[in-house]
Amino acid sequence: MNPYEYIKNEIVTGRLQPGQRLTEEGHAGELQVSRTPIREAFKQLEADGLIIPYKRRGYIVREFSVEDIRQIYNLRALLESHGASEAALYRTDEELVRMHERNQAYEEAIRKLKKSDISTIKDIQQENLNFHEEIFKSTKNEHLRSHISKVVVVPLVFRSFYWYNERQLLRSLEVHNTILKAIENREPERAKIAMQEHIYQGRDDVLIQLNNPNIELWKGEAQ
Amino acid sequence: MNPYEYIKNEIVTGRLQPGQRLTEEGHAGELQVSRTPIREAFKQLEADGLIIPYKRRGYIVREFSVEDIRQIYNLRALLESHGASEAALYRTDEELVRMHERNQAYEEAIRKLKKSDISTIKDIQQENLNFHEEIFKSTKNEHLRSHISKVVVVPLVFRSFYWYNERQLLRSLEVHNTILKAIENREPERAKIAMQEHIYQGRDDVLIQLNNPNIELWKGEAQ
DNA sequence: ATTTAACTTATTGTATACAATATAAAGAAG
DNA sequence: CTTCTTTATATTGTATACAATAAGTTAAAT
Repeated sequence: MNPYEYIKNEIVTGRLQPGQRLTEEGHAGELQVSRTPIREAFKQLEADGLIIPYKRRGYIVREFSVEDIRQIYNLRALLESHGASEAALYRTDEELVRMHERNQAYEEAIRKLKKSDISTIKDIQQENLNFHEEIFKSTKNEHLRSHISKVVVVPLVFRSFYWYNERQLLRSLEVHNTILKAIENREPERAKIAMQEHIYQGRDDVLIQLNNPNIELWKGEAQ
Repeated sequence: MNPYEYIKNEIVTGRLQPGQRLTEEGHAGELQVSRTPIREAFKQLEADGLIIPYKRRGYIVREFSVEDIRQIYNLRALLESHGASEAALYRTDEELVRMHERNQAYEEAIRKLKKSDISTIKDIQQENLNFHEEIFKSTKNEHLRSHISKVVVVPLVFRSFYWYNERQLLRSLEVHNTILKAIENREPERAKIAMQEHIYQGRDDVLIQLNNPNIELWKGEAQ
């Protein structure tokens, strides 16, 4: 794992909390490499919007306000729904098969939820990402993909108990099927709207929990 | 001018042509700095999508296919139209005044076109960018802005004779006014559609010229 | 006690040397 | 003349040393 992935993982898993400072030498020591590769990683993470410069002394892990989350999810809805509609137009039959496979893997991951541990949740998240990825591949639109990949990272920091709620997961599975059907039938408008609704639902689940101080979010390995 | 801006300028003005190779030492020598800052600039330009790695030996300036241009303009239409609709919702009166000022500056730049030289064209382009920028500021959506800034760079490489055609310029000025009116009247849907049409018009002007081998594009200072 | 000044330190920015390695060139073999 | 093997070279990747400087700290002055 290169320094960029390593630090990104630290942030996404919550081992590095928002507001925490990052120095080149600190991470160089931790990863047993020189400052040069760490510098490079920091620059990339800054471009991702995950860390921000902190008064000319390195960086701090970015904090996301409720408004940030709202804006990022809205952008995601805009971009991914556009992607879904293009997928409906340009998908091949082989790609459609792969989408079905991905969604099936997602369903299986959900079925295993009963024996619930953190690694199962990670599996579910990963399979969900895989399904979405498969859709954007079929658009043959590399530019769209690069923009989507940027808005997908941030929500990962906020992993709510959404992923623990089987009813919500099964509902999202159903929407996946609606999207798939629309792509299969080459109905771009329907695919677009279904995807939009899908993302908005995820957004609202996260926002409700952020606004409810009684329910804790799952930020990080511990707790 | 730092290395990043310097090289970016070389690309956008066409002094560095698509396909041309870039090496760290080459530019370090040219700019009289060490490889370190050049490396950093290259990484940023790669993130911008303006250069791409070339078999582990530095980079080459990216070539954009007609399909690339189409996809990027479509993304721009998607993002900027969304921006325009948010501007209609969230703009303040002060911001509206500034938008009018920017558009007036754009109009004045167009009026000066008769004494046409390259620097006048650059002025027009800049004032046009300023107008669009002013709209996105009023959305208070920093995430949207960062995505838009990425799709705006690439089309600059393809500066067609669009900017020489006074009739087309005056038409774009009229669309600006339509967008402005919608933002003024807080009509998000109308602002969105007008902006969408505006970008599509720009896209088609560029695509027509790319498909017409008789008309040369203006790529670079010379010619 | 509060402000200003001087000093110290942490930390990045840049240059440079050397290591690693993919590519290109040259040479050898069939 | 083509293909494989070896060698050389260009070029990046990484480490490290030093320079620049902002931030923090102490001391002095009002």
